[in-house]
Amino acid sequence: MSRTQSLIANQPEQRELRYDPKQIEEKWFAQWQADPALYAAEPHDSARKKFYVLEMLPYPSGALHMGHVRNYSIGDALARYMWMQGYNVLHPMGWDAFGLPAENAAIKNRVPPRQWTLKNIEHMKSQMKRLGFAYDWNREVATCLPEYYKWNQWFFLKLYEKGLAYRKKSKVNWCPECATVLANEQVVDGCCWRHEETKVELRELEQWFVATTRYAEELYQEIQKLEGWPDKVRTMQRNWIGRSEGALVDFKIDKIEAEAEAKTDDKITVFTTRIDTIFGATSVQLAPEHPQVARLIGGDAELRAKVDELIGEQGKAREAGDIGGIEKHGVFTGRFAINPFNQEKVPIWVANYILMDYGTGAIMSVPAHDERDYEFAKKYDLEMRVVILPRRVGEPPAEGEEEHALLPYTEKESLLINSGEFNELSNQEAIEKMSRYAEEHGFGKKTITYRLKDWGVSRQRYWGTPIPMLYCAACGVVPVPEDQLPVILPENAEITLQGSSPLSRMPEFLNVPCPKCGGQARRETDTMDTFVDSSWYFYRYTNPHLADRALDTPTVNYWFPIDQYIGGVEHAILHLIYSRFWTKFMRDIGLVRNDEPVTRLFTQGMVIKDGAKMSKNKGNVVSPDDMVARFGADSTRMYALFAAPPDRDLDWQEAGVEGVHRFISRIYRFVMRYAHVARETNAAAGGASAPLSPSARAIQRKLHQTIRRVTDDFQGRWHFNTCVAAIMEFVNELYSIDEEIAAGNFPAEVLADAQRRVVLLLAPFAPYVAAELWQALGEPDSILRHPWPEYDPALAKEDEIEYPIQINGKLRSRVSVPADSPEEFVRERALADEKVQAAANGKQMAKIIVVPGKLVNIVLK
RNA sequence: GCGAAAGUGGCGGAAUUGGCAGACGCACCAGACUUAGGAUCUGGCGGGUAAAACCGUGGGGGUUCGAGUCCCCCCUUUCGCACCA
Repeated sequence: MSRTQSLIANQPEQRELRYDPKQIEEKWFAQWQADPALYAAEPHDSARKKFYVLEMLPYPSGALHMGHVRNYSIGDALARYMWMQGYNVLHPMGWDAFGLPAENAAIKNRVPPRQWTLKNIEHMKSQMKRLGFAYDWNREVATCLPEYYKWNQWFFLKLYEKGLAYRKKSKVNWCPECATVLANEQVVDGCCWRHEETKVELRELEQWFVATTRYAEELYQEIQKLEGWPDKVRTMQRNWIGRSEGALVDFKIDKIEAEAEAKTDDKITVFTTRIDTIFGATSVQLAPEHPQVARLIGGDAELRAKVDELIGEQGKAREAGDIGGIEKHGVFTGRFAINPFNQEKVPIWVANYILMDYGTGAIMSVPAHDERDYEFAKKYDLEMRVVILPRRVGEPPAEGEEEHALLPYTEKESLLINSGEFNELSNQEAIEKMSRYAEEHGFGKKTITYRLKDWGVSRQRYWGTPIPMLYCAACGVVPVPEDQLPVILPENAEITLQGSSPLSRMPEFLNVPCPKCGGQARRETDTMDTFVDSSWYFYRYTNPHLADRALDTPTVNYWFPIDQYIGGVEHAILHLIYSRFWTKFMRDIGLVRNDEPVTRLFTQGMVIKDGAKMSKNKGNVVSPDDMVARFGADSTRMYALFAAPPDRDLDWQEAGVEGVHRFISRIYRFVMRYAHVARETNAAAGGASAPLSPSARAIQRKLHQTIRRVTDDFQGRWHFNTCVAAIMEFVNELYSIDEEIAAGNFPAEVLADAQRRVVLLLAPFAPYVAAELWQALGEPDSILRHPWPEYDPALAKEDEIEYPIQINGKLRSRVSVPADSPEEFVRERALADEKVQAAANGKQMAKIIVVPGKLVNIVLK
């Protein structure tokens, strides 16, 4: 075996070993720019196994922030790792480029939104490139370009065709001062964000909706299949969809003389999840905005005023975002309804805790068994009747059980009383039987309600996808014919604070002939919610330049579903529900075959500094450009992975970036100092030949252990902080043999092998320096496509194990034994140990526990 | 109020299944090399002690030969939900 001795003479000058990220990164940056296909995925007929890794596309706000850097560093490390594992990796990037900030910038700086947006994209793209993220830029998508939003419009037509897009009146925020509609985010404490004194009004406008509720059941049920998603996100989606099983029951309104002529089907339909308690219903409660209220109170001005007050209270609470905080209030209408189960007359009230937009806006009130109803009934002294007992079927009655049964009725095992023919049934059984009874008698049925609402997609805004619809005086609503797409968003619009959408002030956009009758028609001037753009953009990446179709199905079928999606938890609900909806719709019109878009989802933590999220307001923003300029892209990225596990919040500490920079310097210096050894040593040898010196064996063992640790983390729980720590440990180990190498006593094969493999381990985290070192080691190929190093479990195995010896659970001594020693031998050695002997002196040994590979515990009495 | 996650040195964080608490990094201290550097290398670094003993993973109980890890109660922080009938 060759020794390092003869090779040391060629050691380069110390001066050359200074790690200069600027010089290295600029060199490779230039080289990578020259090869636009460097990170290209292979076509879908590739024989390789595919891997689609995706980070959430950014809004082009102007510059990257550290949250982006962290997000993309995670994705990039994974993409590079999968490349090295031999996968055909799709790793694209694009821009969520429509939205409000561009319009605000236009007003402020007098720059057209398109120009502002494209300039920002240009800049942020250059930042990403400089950071060395391995994106396939040939697949770049910007949602504000007609070649993309054309397909938003096409999808919209498809939704319309299938009856999934429809128009409905709906309330929007309106600032009288601006004379325009505000997005929810622009309403601050009920006032306009620009006119802090001006109350925002609610206006009814005709808006476009997408019927997401049509898919509510599937969206809900399939959450359980999303096993690669964080539980937190799954729970949030379940809550958001808010599925609830119950029943609808009709209460007839008791007629009064003045209404002798009234329709006989005059009724109030209530929604309840607890039909089993219906014999305990002692009133019916309506939401203040319930359509029946007006008829019930007739012309009574006093009642009207009281109801209006309730509406006001609800409105205020809703604005303050604390609908649960208001005190319960109500008004008796003076009218009664008839409980269809027992024909009992119960009073009809209007109450401020009943919400019109959930269920039917009407409930039966069961004060004995519902906390809210209880509170209300207490206040107005309404009757309470116990109908459920916390007693099992067949159990004998207990004394005073009815009084004790007030309220805590939620136990699974409980039974009915005071409920006519349903007495003595368990409440679960009663729910079934009573629902069926109601259905058979035609006054009710089982039903499921959802809190999920249809998606309002209209925005009275300029910078978005024009909704491809026309209004013709003769033909009504007319969709723009497919072959006339895209409806181009005019670029010369004047954006001001005045009036509604700028599009409505552009006659050349507004006025078009009706495609049906040829008469005068008017275009829809609303644009689409930008969540439409992000609902399907990841499909477009698979074939981004397709001119005649939104996507190519075979290509999509190869790549989908996305194997790994990475982004912030703030998108857990809207973006990810809309995306799931869109996928199901696409599947149902035959475009794709997957039911869900994303197999595995990862939500990374926030970037924090000085105890708060980085934000301009707090003045604690750290600029990625600044970090790159001072420490280099490699250090910046690696720190983002090293400072915390990726799912936790990350505390940005500049000294930590410096520490990583120091580490990269260390590995750089070491590898460069002995690079010539690797260049002049056969790579294939792998350092495995002949008996090795203890230090060479130690290096070899640690190397294989390190590869195992890093690989396991990529395959498993993604704790990149410990991956990096493992590599650091190994580099520390390398420094411990520095003198030995310099003295010429270290086997060159082992050294060369260690250098090559440690550089490969570094590649996903610090691609620039890895490329530089790889080249210095004399490797001609690109490190990106080089196979990930494998570890040999035999070489990773310890030869000796040092057992800690505990006495009564406290560490007292240690013994070293060969790794494969039988338990008996370990026990003997432990008992023979001097310190153990001394401690055991005169005491009785109760027990000795040997945990193979771990420790020995001796229990003395 | 309900639900989830978390709480470990001066700081960021390790300890994957109950088995040596504090890996790795930062900060700090000491030394080496020094035509001096915010460079590099070596060593130290939870508290405590002369050294030990001993005490230490938010607090209090428990299970166990052995608990940061499991069980019970409580406190704090963060996030989600919050009149959803």
